[in-house]
Amino acid sequence: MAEMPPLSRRERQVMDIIHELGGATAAQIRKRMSDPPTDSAVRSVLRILVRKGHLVKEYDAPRYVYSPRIPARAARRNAMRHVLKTFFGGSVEGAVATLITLEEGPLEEDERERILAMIAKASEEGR
Amino acid sequence: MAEMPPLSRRERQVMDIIHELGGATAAQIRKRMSDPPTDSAVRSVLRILVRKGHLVKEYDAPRYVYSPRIPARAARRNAMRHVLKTFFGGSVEGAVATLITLEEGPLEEDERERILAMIAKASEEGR
DNA sequence: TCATGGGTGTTGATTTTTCACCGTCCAAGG
DNA sequence: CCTTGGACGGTGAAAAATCAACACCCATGA
Repeated sequence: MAEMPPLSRRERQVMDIIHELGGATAAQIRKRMSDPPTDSAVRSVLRILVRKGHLVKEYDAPRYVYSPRIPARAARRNAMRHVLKTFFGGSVEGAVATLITLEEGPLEEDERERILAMIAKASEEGR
Repeated sequence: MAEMPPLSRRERQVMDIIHELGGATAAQIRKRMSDPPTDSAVRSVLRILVRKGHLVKEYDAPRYVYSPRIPARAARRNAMRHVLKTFFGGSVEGAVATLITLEEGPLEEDERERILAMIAKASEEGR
């Protein structure tokens, strides 16, 4: 599991889409792009990502589905770890603060409570 | 403030370092790179980032300091918003769960409490 | 049988990125 | 005065990424 060199622009864009969807076909991916190139261009990027080991191809229906080779859990943790380090100086507190004040998540009452419970629970188990 | 096209590999790497430090000189940046190119190569990237409007140059001591043009708060929020959307389907709960179980932050007792207090407070004000 | 259309890979050209060579400037020391 | 060394930018060449044209395959249906 060597550290891969960072992804190019298109590669990152495609990887993000696939991460968001969990897995996707070339057509799905292209549809989600704001500035979609040709269908074959998308496929080129996909092929490169497979070759580099970032994606796996699976022949689902009458088409291929591309999925991250890294398990979702690990990918999530890596991504979060990265922003935590880069933008929050490693402060979990700061990160949570930003998270809960992100207008897209006005924090429903019950979600707030679930989060509180979760933190309490985690700290118990953590010891 | 038009949406800039996404950054290239090197550009992203440099931006991350600068975000982490808040601001940095060319030498500092180069020192933090795992695969450092020539000094002048680093400067080339910096010049491009300034031209694209991602960085601002300030003539501090006997050298230039490069800083993000976007305020730190906004950058943090954007970054967090992006991972939230890409890796957590927008679930703040899920994101917090990952955050507090990230081994680098074993959650000190007092930090845990500050977070709890913060969430409680936020939900009050939010209403 | 012969289109037609979706899904795919290959290839090579174009564009972008990446990088180091080189020249300039300035300050400190000899 | 001359040299040395650090900080800087311009430039163009090398490398990588980006992309579309093209060809292939296999269905489906006229």
